[in-house]
Order: sequence, then structure tokens, then C-alpha cells
Amino acid sequence: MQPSAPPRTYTISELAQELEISTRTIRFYEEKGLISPRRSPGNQRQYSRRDRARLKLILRGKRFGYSLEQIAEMIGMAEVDLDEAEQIRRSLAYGQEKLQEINQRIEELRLLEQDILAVRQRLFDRLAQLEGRNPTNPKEHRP
Amino acid sequence: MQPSAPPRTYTISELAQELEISTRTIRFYEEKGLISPRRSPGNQRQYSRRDRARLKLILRGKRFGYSLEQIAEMIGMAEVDLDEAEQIRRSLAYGQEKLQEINQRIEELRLLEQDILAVRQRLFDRLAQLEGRNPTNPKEHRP
DNA sequence: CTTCCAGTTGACGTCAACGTAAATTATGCC
DNA sequence: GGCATAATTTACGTTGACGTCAACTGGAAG
Repeated sequence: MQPSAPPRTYTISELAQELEISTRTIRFYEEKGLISPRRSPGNQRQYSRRDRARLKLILRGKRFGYSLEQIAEMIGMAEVDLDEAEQIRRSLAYGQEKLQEINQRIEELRLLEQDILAVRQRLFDRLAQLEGRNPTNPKEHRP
Repeated sequence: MQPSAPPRTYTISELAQELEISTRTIRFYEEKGLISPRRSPGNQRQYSRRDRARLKLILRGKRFGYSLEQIAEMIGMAEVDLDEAEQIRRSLAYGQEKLQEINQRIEELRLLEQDILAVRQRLFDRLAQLEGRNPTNPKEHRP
């Protein structure tokens, strides 16, 4: 048999470029305990596919207004002073909540859509009014 | 005919309480040009139903990670130095983009859901492993 | 009119989430 | 080895989004 296939790794700048964030940001996430990549013999960070997926999750969470702290909880990094099994149970429960939140958020997006549609409607009406009043001259106002 | 019905107004603290934000926050949004409530003879802010709806929109936008600046654009307060019609056209175009963004975001929420489900799956497996391995544990499964 | 609470305008403080700069070390390539 | 890139740590700076405090004013209840 062959030795296990070489798991593809990424450098920090590769990921930074692909995900369109700075290396500083990635290191910052590590400071906050959101990721913990392996290190090379020369102490350089080596990111696995899993690390990459996690970064994507973080960014996705951010785009929805979650704070890094909330994201950390979501991933299950909190409550480190519990025994592992209990820690996992808590994380599972937390994740359950988050899943429900997501469905609520989808509903909210629909509401946001309605809001924007309402604003558009008003703008549209106002525009028709403006243009309807001055069929020939786009700028003239009352003398 | 009756004189126009008295349009219901709100004080700043009423809104703050209802929307669960501070009065400071509301005034801050005004500083940033996001709302411009009328003033009473005594110079106190009077919020209309429209103002209230706008605040809700702002908060909703925030929950999805939009910055106040982006929200301002969304509402159509930018580019004040254009003539009104052109300004409205821009705002309409911008709104169109936002509507598309919203659909993308709904898709993204589905992805986020998948991410979390994946994390959960791993945690779940790990938990089963832990409990399966520990014979003193009440939840023993092995024969 | 006084009292008292709600509201107003500054001005300064704070905290999260990075940016930036400097000094040092690794890695890839000739 | 020698050189140019790229990475690492440390430290300080910045920006957005408010919080907090102070000094003042408005309004209505007694």
C-alpha cells in the first residue's frame, strides 16, 4: 500500500488571497482561538482543508453580523473548563439554537426584502411624478 | 370631511424601549443622517410612523452585518448633490442590487446551515466515541 | 412657582476588529 | 551560500458604534 496521500495544505497568504482577507486577520482569528493550524518545522502556519473550511464558516458568520465571540461559541470552542463530553453536549445544544436562529433569519430576510421593495415603490412613484410633470424639460421647475 | 387624522408620533424613549436600543443609539443614527425626525416647538424629537419603520429597517440591516454607511445608501440618502430625479434613479438601481444580494444571502444562510450541521455531526460522532469508550458511563452501548 | 422627570447637546471613553510598522526568521531558487 | 520573498512576533494605531457623564432646557403635576 501507498503511504497516506499527502494532505493538501495552504500557506497563510494563499488563504488570505483566496478568501480576500488579510493575513493579519487570519492571525487575529487564531489569537481569538477560532483556528489552530499546525506549524511547519520552521514554525510557519500550515492550514489544512479543515482549517480552510472553518475560515469560510467564520466569514460566512460575519457576513450575517455574528461577532467573533458568537462564532467561537458556534464552532464549539467555549467552556473549555468542562470535561470534554459535557463540553460537546453544550456545543451541540448551542448549535441547535443557532440552527433555529438561521430559519428566523431567513424569515427576516424576507421582511428586509419587503422593506426595500416598499422604499423602491415610493421612489418609483416619486420619479413618475417628477417625470410626468415635465414631459419635455427634465429640469425645469415652476417659474 | 374631518380634518386630517392626527398622525401618531413617538418620543425617543418610547421608541428606544420598543426597539430595545438606547436613546443614545437613536440620536447617533440621526447624527449619521439615517433619520431626521421633526422637532416639537420645544425642540424635542417627534418620531412619525415612518421614522419608526425606518429605525426597524436600520436594525434589521444591522442584524445582517450591514454597516450604518451601507444602510444609509440602501435607504437612498447618498449622492445628495445630484438632481432629485437622477438621485432617485441611482437609489432604485442600488435597491435592485440589494434585492439580489438578499437572495444570495438566503442561499448563504443555507450554506451556513450546512456548515453548522457538519460541525454538529463531528461533535456528535466524537461524543458517541467518548461515551462508547467509557464503561462506567451510564450510557453504555457495547455488549 | 417649584419640583421633577424626560429630553438635548457636547465631549470624552470604550471595545471589537482589525491595520500598520519594525525587527527577526524561513523558504525557495539560482 | 546568497538573495529575494514570505512569515512570525510584538507593539502601537485606527475606525465604527456606541456608552457615559455633565450641564442645561421643556413640560406638566401639584
